[in-house]
Amino acid sequence: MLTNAPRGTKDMLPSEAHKWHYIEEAYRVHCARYGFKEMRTPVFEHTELFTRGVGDTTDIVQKEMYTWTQADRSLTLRPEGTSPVVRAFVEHKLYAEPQPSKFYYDIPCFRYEKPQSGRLREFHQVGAEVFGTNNMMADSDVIALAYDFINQLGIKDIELQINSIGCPVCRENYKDALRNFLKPVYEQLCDTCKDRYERNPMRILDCKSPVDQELIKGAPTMLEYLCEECETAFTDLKKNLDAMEIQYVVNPGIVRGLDYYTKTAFEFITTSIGAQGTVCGGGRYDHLSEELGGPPIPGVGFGMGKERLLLLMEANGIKIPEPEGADAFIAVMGDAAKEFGLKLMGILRREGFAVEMDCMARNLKGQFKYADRLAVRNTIIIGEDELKAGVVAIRNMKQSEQRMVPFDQIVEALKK
RNA sequence: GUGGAUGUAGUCAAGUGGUUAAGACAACGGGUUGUGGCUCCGUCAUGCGUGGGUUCGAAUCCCAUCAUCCACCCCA
Repeated sequence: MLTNAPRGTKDMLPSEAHKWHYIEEAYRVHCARYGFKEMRTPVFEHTELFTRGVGDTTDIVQKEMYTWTQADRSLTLRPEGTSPVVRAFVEHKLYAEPQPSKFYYDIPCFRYEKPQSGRLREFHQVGAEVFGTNNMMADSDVIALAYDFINQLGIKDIELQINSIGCPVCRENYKDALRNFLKPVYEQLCDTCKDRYERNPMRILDCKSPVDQELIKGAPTMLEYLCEECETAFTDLKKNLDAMEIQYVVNPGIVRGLDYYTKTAFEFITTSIGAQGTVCGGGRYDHLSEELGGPPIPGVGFGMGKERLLLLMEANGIKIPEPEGADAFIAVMGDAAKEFGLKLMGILRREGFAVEMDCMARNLKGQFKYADRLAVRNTIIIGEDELKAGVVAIRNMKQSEQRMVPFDQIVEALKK
């Protein structure tokens, strides 16, 4: 037990670190290009932020939150990224800045779920949010950010699916219509769908049961029930995406699982990483701020799972560059040489070189073997003879070429 | 929460009741005291996830338990 990480968590080992650095750095640079600024919020928040924001009937709030009480305050490890950013935005009155506000983040999130491929209890996501405008320019901006990022990484087999889930008014009308449609066949629905019928009937639309898929045929879609405002918004969004040449398909089955979503809903979906194929999901949330007791501030954003992103890059055969070996390894023979080597290592490191020495008192052959394993570019050899002559031997490990270099020219020699 | 699969060294793995648990890779040491990647030699599980049980005898059979993986649900 003591030597096992808790279920659903993963250690990030040095052999994997460069992959994470790669996508994190790519995301930072990408967001800067689109005018998004980083926001960092605490790992935990007051529990109520999520019960109110995400919605207290959702699975996330009902059974997936890590919650504890300390000093009479109920606190929760954040299960998602949007509510905290909205909270911070309101708390620091950032609406006083030029609008809209555009944020990105790169965070761990926590949900108590049963782990499977692409789903962990501690998972990591990058995301982005735009606050302060109803205009579909914001929605298309956010979608473009995700779309271009995914493309830029070289990912191919993924599809952007969009939908509108309307505002609270037209959505309720639609849910009623959907229930009316399904009422005659209620008894034939699968057990989970019977459960969904009251709680979240829109979920029935993408049920995997073939029986249910038959029953659903001909059901009304959300898009037929949009009010004028939502209808116009969805049309605007599609126009913007078309203008930006972003490929998408409209899927009326896209339903977001968090209560705060309104109008725009979208997902980037793949079939090549197992059952958890939603790599990125997001949408608009026009009433979240008010729900949290803040001023009315519309917003739109997405979250993108880094673990899923890496799985997909792997599945697509995308090679992430391996880190390079050190510039130099200093191999020494004898105590005097070791002392000189230590001094030289300090000098070279201060010059900005990556330099290593053996820490296991290996003989020369062992030191070479080790240097080879580390894939260093050069090995600097120091022994009695070199010390006497005031030189070191520098061996280029890739080309197996070796030459003598005077002490005062070592730095120059390594720069080549 | 429900269902399915799997657990033998750092990794991949042979082994399905009978003497000291194959093999490969990795790691470490060495091939006569100053040169790596190739090659050769050596070392590396009183132990088969853990705890019980059956048996003269268990990695192999039974029970329990834990862990991992996959799927449902749900979501990133």
